Order: sequence, then C-alpha cells, then structure tokens
Amino acid sequence: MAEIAPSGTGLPAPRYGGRPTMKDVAARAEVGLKTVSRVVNGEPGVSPDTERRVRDAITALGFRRNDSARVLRKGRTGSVGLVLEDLADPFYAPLSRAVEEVARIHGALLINGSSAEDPARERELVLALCARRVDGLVIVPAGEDHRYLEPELAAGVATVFVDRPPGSLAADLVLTDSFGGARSGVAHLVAHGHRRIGIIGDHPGIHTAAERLRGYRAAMADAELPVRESWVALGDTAPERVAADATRMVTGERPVTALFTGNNRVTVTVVRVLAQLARPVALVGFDDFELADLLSPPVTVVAQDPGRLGRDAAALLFRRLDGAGEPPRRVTLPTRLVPRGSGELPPYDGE
Amino acid sequence: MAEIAPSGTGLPAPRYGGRPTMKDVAARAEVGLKTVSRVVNGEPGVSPDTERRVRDAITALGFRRNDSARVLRKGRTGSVGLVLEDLADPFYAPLSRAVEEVARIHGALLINGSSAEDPARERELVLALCARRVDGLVIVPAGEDHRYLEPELAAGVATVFVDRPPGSLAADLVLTDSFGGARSGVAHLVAHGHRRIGIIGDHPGIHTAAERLRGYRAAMADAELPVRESWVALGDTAPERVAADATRMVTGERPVTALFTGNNRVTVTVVRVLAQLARPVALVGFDDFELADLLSPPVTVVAQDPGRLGRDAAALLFRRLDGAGEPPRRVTLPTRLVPRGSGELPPYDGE
DNA sequence: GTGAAAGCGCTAACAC
DNA sequence: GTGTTAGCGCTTTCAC
Repeated sequence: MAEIAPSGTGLPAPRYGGRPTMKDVAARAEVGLKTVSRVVNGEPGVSPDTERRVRDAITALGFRRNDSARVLRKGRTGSVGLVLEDLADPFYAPLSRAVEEVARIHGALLINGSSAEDPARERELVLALCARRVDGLVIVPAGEDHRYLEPELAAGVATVFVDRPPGSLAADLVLTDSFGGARSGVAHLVAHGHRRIGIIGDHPGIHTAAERLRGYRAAMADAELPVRESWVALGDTAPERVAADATRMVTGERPVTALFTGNNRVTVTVVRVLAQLARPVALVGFDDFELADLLSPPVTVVAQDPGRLGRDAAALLFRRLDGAGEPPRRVTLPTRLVPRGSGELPPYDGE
Repeated sequence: MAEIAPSGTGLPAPRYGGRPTMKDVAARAEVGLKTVSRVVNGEPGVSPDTERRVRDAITALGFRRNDSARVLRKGRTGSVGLVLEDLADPFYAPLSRAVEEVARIHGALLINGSSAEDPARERELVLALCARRVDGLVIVPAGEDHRYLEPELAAGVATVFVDRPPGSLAADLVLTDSFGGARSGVAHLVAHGHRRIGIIGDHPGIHTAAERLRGYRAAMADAELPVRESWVALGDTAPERVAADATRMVTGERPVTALFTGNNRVTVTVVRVLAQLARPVALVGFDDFELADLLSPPVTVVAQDPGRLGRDAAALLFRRLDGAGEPPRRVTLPTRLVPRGSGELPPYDGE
C-alpha cells in the first residue's frame, strides 16, 4: 500500500474514502496550488527542488488529476466516441481497433458503444457521449434520421459517419464502394457461365444492402440476364431466415446455380447450407472473413478493408478537430475481388 | 438547424461556438437555475407548465447537460473502463461486448482500450481511465506488476481482473480453468492412442499459457508418457514462429502424431500448416472459433466462453459498486471439450 | 519562480 | 413549487 497520510506532520489529510486533490498535494508539499498544477501538467517555471517536493507529495498521496474538473475549464476532453452496430462483429472489431489506434496517436481516448442496429439506442448512446463532451464522434448509423445531432454539430462536435450515410445531414463520410463491389462480384459469376444467380442479403433499408442489390441488378443487366424476384432475398440476417432462403433458391424446379451473399454473416450461413448439398453451387460473398481460404471449396469474396474504413474515418475526424474548416468530404473506398474457388465453379447442370 | 438564439427577446444568447448551459436555459425559460436542473434530471416538484417552458427552451437552444460538471459534484461518472489486449481479437471482442451489455443494464457507459500486451501501455490506459474517474475497471492484465493500481483501489475504484490474475494484488478475479481444460484436451488425444503429443502456445510468462502447459504435462504424466522438450514450443504467437515449430514437430525422425494448441490464433495457424501435409496429424485446440466445424477435418476444441467471462466480471464489478464489502472473490469457469473430428484421428503410422 | 482569486457548469442544502 | 448560495477540483489570469 502506498502511504496515505503522514503521521505527525500536522498537515491535513484528504477525506477518507475520497481522493487527494491538488490542494492536498499543495498542503503536503507546502507550496501553492498553482505550483502543483504546473508540475502535474509539465509546465515550465518550477525550480527543480520545488518540483521534487511536489512529486514526492503526489506519490505519497497517490494523487491523480481529476479530468472532469480539467475538462470543465478547458472545454476539450481528449476523448472521442465510436458508435456502431456490434463491437464483437468480425467486420466492426477491426474498424473499432483502427479508430482507437488513430485516437491514441492523437492522445485521445476512445469511448465506444454498440447500437445493436436500434436507432433509439444509437441516439441514446450518441447523446450520452455528447453529454460527456467527447471532442468528436465516429458513427456507423443505425437510424435514418439524424436531426437530433444538429445541435451537437452546431456546438462544434466533429462528426464522421462510416460505412453508411446518415439521414439528411451534411457531415464527413467514409464508405466502401458497395455498388461497384457487388457488381464486380456478380459479373465474376456471370463470366464463369452463370445465368441464374441469387442474392441473399441484409434488410434493404440498410444503405449498404440496397447498394449491393443495385450492383447485383446492374451486373445482371450488363449481361442482359433477367432477374426473377424469387432470386432476391433481402431481410433479417438471422441464420434461420438466410438458410431457408438459400435452401429455397438452390432446390426446386429451376434452381439458381450461383449465389451472391451480402455480408460476412450471411456468407457463413450460406456456406453451411451449401456444405450439406450434393450439388455444387457457386458462391461469391461480400466481405472477406478469416478461414475463407481453408473451406472447401475456398470462398471467393469481394473484400473490403474495415481497418482502413476506421483509419480513414478517424483521420478525417482529427483533421476536423485540428481546425480544418473545409466542407464535408465523402470518401469511397474500393473493394477487391479475391477468387479462391467457390466463385469459379461452373454452373452445375450445363444450363 | 435548431434555432440558436431568439431575436428580439433581449435575453442573453449563449456564447458563439460554445454550448448553452443551464443558466442559458433558465434565462430563456425565465425560471431559476435549479428549476432547469430539476427538469433535466427528472426530479419532482415542477409544475407541468413550468416544465413545458423549460423543455421548450432546452429544445430551442439545443441544450445538453454537461456531465463533466455533474461528475465534479456527484463523484460518480456512470462509466466503467475495460482494458484488454486487443479489442479486435475474436476471443476478446465478445468479452468486451458482454461487459458493455451488463454496463448498459446498470446505466453505465463503457470506455475501453487495447493494451497490445504492453504493460506500459496498459498502465497508461488504466491511469487515463482513473483520471477520468471511471467508477470501476475490468482489466485483462498484460503486465506482472500492478502496484501502480494501489492508490486507485484505496480511493475506491472497483476493479475486477479477467482471464489472468494480476501481479500481487488482492482483487476480484474471473478465470477460465486453463489447467483443467488443457489436461482434458490432451487426455482426449491420449485416449485416442497418441503417445507423442506436441504443445504449441503463447509465451509462458502469460498465466493462461503457463497453466495450459501445466495441464498438458499433467495429462502426459497421468498416462505415464514422457515429454520431450522438442515437443514443447511456447513463445511468440506470430504465425511464422508457430508455423515453423509446428512444421518441425510433425516432420523429421520421430514426429509427434498429435498437437495441442494453446489458443485460437495458434490453432488457426497450425490448421494451415496441417492442411499442407500429406499425413494426418490429430489436433485439439484451446478456444473455440467460428467455422471450426466446417474445416476438414472439423477441429476439436477445448471451448471456453468469453462472453460469460465478461458477464461474470462485470457482474462482480457492479456488485462492488453497489457497495458489497466482501473480500475479493476468485471465480473459475469450466471448459467444455467439443469433439469434432481432428481430435479423434488415430495416430498415423501405427506407432 | 510562485501564488491568490475567479470561475468553468453543475448539484446539494437550504431558504422562501 | 421555486430560487439562492456554496462549492466540487481544476485552469486562467494576473500580481508579486
């Protein structure tokens, strides 16, 4: 245990159970309050001897500056907030980590929260962060309507949206090219001879899902292929729903010979379904995932870079915090098609 | 845009670029400061009419309570900190998410940071969280020496360690039974006829790695099998090192017929090595991981539950925060052997 | 080089 | 029901 109060000095000890303050340190070191503040913050103008006395008192008392008080005076908290759907999702975890890394370089702490894709919870989280006066926010929006953020933006909270655009709000934005990525993925299947291709993805209310559907339709149109509505299944990504739709599409009268999946979770579920099947079905998934290369067949994907998404978003954020007064930027990151086998399977029955 | 300042009322407008305060709201609503505080905090004793005027002013000004000031008075911040190795690691991500969920239920916000397995960084992060006066801390310790935390504990910061014990500090602790898990995993290989079994794992300075090695040795001793030192490779978990050690063990004169791997990252690397091999080598890995069941052969694992680790740790934390003055607890969670195929392969060459 | 005083925005305690 | 006052622990300003 660190020694908490000296005995016999006659100096006041900090309240029991509370924490020592600069005042306590000042009393113990027999200097003024401001001198302690100087030492704690590394400001110049303190003699080496005085500094030593202050440092000794700090150690003896176990003093730790109270940043709440500091923030109250200084205005800036040195922390940024990140709100996304689910921290544990393999797509968002590296994004979060990347934001944290950039924040660290800028001396800021990251506070993050999961919205669970619930607009009310997103709002609640964001406002809690604003009440804590984070200097900036990185948001993967769940809701459609972000007008609740207007007072915050007006008050100077730097805000960057990632992965999806916010509902009608001018702010920095970093996106992956979902349309182009999906189009190239589906075109890849077409190039390998497929004419009946299904798409399974997230709820079309989610921007990325809608864009990927648009990319699918564009690739089909490019090849002058018709799209049957039974080949399109966007919605809830619960494994049961996805598995049911996949099963439906690959069985029956004129089954699809290839599937395009809208994100990593959907892809994994579909891989499970296809593994049970006698007949091979080609597959291209949006999002890369670990072990995709070790499955049989290895899974061809349209890869995006979640770490870069986070890095670029954080970089934009700190550029704003450093005072850049430019108009909002919109950054679109490219995807990369990674052929591994599943996307190069030919149509099964010589259609 | 929300209207920022009324025109023609003659009331003071908040400073430009700053944020409106309760005082500003009070002026605009023509009530006292305390009345605003009552409304903002949902305290009783405000007439419906007054309340409406205050709420209107809040909306019009875009007021948001400044929690820094609030914390300064109240002492508690309503936030807890989590420090672990890497937020993006598939083992820690669900742990973090579980802590977040419990925190949310208790109305607290989670601030988390990655230590990157660097004791200095862990310390820096923890102290930054303490300066922000988090009410409690959940720590996956990277370092050996946690005496720097003593003043914080003395000041009443509730602290729970997870996954690994801290260096010489009495605090709540939630662990997985690494020893028992490893012992059962290796015993499983022995039961399937293996006599030359290798172990590849993390640096033995890490508590879980040391415990798993101890479990391995215990299982071998139980079966009266010798352990050659060339079968033991603990250290850096960089893929290159792990792959080199795995390759060394499964080739050469008297190769091992089975491997036990110390965590999910190591397991995945070893799976990659074994996939290149002509000869089958049995494998049991510590930690479950996604898609383990879809590999060929499917990977047998000793599963632990990272979500439960986080949940239990957070539960202990909030129990302390709610004032339980019990002595520190140590909780050990059991593991579960999940046979899937790779661990049931017989020794290859009829040894 | 050092320190005293004011005040950041809020809540607690106590008036009225 | 409502308002006034003091003060949380720090930084800013300015005086010595």
